[in-house]
Parts: sequence; structure tokens; C-alpha cells
Amino acid sequence: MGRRPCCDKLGVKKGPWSAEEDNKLINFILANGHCCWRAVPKLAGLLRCGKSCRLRWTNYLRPDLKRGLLSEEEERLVIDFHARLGNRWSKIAAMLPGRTDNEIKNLWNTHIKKKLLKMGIDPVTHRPLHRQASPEASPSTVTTDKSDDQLQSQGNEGQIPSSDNRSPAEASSIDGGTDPLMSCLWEDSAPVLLDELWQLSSDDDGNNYGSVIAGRMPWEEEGSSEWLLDIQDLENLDGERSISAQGYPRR
DNA sequence: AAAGACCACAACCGCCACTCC
DNA sequence: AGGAGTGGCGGTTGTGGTCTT
Repeated sequence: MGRRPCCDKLGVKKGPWSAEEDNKLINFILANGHCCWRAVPKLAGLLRCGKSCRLRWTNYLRPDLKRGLLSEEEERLVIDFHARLGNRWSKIAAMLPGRTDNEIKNLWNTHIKKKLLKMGIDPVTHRPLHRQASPEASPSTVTTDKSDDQLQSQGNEGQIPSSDNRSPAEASSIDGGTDPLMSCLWEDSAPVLLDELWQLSSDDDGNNYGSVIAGRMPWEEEGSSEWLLDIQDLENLDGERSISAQGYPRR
């Protein structure tokens, strides 16, 4: 097709966003919304491409974003959704309100993957590593002698022979068509029914994940309005920002 | 205290899907 | 029908902070 780049490289700023740029983008979108991302930088007076603006907004500036580390329960959800969906970060993120695909992807690559490996669980297939030594143990062709790098580059392709990027678990769920959680996910529905779905669904080994979510869901915890404070911080550009250039206190 | 290694995460890149004309 | 434009996704990279030697 031969498409144009999303922006002509000339005169377009790249790299980390300044507080002033953030402020401009926030003010513009809160006032006007974003009808067309390509037009946003021009209208907002930013020397950025629309794609960069969209990314900055969705991954960092969006008012409904949660900040800070994922709770253990959120982490567990990510692991389970990954087992079912593979590297479909946006789908996974959609089930965790206030979290972005980028955030979850980063978390997976930096934390969870290592954690699972440490526990002897293959982060790709979500099966015990030693079980994969036997040919019939896993539908995957992954073997234990693969390095972490190989697993990474393999992504979820290693577990998915078909071209549609489905994990074996999700493929079987879809083919079976009986998993309410999966049907919810595939229908892109909001996570409002998640509690019930967790209670209904159980994994291959019969574990009932409903018990994991016995109490409040992670996103019900307080702090969902912290963005207001953050925006106020951004608007206070003359003073010292209480948040770092990345937008939240660093570790 | 300094240097190098390692880690975490924001941002970029390239591709794909969808819509419009 | 198919080209062009746009949004969105997943993989990767760059950068700054922290840790280790």
C-alpha cells in the first residue's frame, strides 16, 4: 500500500515529554477531546506527532489511570489472563481498569516472567518447565533447553501454531465455547461481570480463581481520583513538581 | 567514591485492521 | 475494488535510576 509515516520527521520532537507539553495536551484534550489524533498536536500547539500524543495520553495522562505498582491480585489476574490470551496486552489491560497495555507489558517482561521462571513455570505456556521435557506434556514445541531470550523472541508464537495469535488455552476455550470468562473477553465486554466470571471459571487443574477475588476488586481501592491531584501538579509549573519527569515518584 | 552492570519503564517503530472515499 | 488515511497493537529500544563491585 505504501503508507506515509504518521508524521514527517522534520520539526517533530521526540523523546521524553516535558511538563509543559503534558500540560498543553491535557488542557487541549480535556477541553476539546480528541476527534483526530493527527490534528491534536497542531491544535494543541505541540511539536509532536499525533501518534506520540495518543500514546502519551493513553499510557500516562489519561485521567482514569491508576498509578503505582500492581497489587498482588492484579498480578495474579495478569498471569491468568496471559495464560488464556497470550501476549494480548490490550485485552488484558482492558480487564484491569486503570492499567495500560504498556504498563502490563512492561510488568510482564520485567517482573512476572522472571517470577514464573523462578517458580519453575514457563511464562509462555504457563506449564511447569520440567513437564515440557516429555513430548506429550505440552502442545507447545517449547523445550526446556531454550534460553530466556529464545522464549522472549518466541513470544506466544511458540505456543500457537495457527496464525491468529491465540494461546492454546484460549483456542480450546473458544473451540469448546464453554468458558464464560473467555466469551466475555472475546466479546470485548466491560469487566463489570468479572466477579461472577471468576467464581464461575476454574483452570485446568480445577483451581477456582473466584476465591482469589473474595474481597474487593483491586480497582475498587481508593486512589482512583489521584489524577486530579496530578493534573494540579502539572498546572503548577512554576513550582517544583511533586512528581518526577515520568510522572510518579520513582522507586 | 567511581565505574560498570543491571533494572524499570516511557517512548518509539513498524505493522495490521478498519474505515472512508 | 482498492488506495489512502487513521487508530491501535505488540515488540523493541533508549534513558535514567539503582545496585554491585
